[in-house]
Amino acid sequence: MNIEQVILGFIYGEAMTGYELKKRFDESVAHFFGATFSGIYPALRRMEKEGLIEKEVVPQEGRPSKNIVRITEKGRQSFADYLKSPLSPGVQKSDLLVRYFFGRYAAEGQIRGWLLEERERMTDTREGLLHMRRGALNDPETDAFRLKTLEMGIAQIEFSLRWIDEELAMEPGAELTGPESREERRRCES
Amino acid sequence: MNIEQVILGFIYGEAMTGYELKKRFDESVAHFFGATFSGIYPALRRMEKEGLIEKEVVPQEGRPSKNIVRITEKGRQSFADYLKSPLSPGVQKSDLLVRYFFGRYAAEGQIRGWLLEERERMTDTREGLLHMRRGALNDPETDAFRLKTLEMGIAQIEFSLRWIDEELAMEPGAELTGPESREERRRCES
DNA sequence: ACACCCATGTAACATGTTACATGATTCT
DNA sequence: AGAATCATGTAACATGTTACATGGGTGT
Repeated sequence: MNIEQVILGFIYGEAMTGYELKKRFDESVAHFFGATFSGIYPALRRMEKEGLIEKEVVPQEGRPSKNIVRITEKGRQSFADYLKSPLSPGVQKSDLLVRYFFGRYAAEGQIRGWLLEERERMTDTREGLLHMRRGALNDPETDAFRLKTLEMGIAQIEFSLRWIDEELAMEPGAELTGPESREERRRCES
Repeated sequence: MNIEQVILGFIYGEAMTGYELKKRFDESVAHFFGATFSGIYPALRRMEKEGLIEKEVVPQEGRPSKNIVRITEKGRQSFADYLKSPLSPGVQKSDLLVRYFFGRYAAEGQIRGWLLEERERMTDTREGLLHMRRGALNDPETDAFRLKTLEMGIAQIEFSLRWIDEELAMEPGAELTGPESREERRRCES
């Protein structure tokens, strides 16, 4: 799975600009595949060269021309091929869990700080996803897949939040036991 | 968070080779941060140049010399700085969920195929993690952090598996048909 | 006044993956 | 006989991020 294939999905039913594409990413699959302008625009250029899309330039006053991209027959074929190809394995990266693994080297209160930091970020993300869900519910175009994708994102975040809250509920420092750990810990406090 | 910082964590308490490092990754944080030889060896070279590690070359017969890497004082400082730095946000990539989002374009039975493919991969990953957990429990060196990191990985996978099974149950023709599928199911129930 | 929206894009950088390249030893 | 383990590394490729560059319109 790469950014080109996901873009094909978005423009499969509706032509749009790179700017609009970014919005579509953000309000749908961003939780499972993020995209930035610097990823989208070069991808669109490659895709045009490969014949997967056609560009229509619409001049505007006071701002750059709109580049409306439309999927071609070749693009539809390419998207269908993607759907038939083997799933690429999921990837996850979590700085929190990596640090947690090395918890014995953490200073006092440090783990708690990480947990709180992650909790705040996740709470914000959850707010954003709930907001999108409300938007999706008010949009007659929304189908069950969009809704359930959002809901899976929300459920995952809430799962992680529960873990974080359980960890926080443990007494601060309760994880650290034994003199060895404490010695190691001091070394990292400098 | 990058590979150098995680390597520092592994060699913080014990010198080892690049080969051993790979094993440590695989049996601990691989679920939250993967590493390959092609990532590890160049990283070690950079780290030596930066003065974060020292290399001790131990010649061997019939195979390449061991390059045992040991953390330096500068390396310890660098690791401590990492632990104090802001958490990098978690990243997730899921081809399954992206495709699911575009489910309206899928052919008949195609979504089911994706769900089954992902379930099989996840079931295998779960087996691997459970195996590591048993290994960790038999290892007197294991601390609570290592164990709980593994357990969080297992819990996440089981969370995803539950979602997949719910989706499979909803689909038309929900009964698992072939003998293969039935075997898979038994494995999950055990 | 200030911030956010619209709308495009490039260049440098960071990071990681796949394939290539070698080869003895030990287990099944 | 064949697979897995030990043990190193390079080169080419893919992919994505951050900072840079521009600039009017719209809402508070």
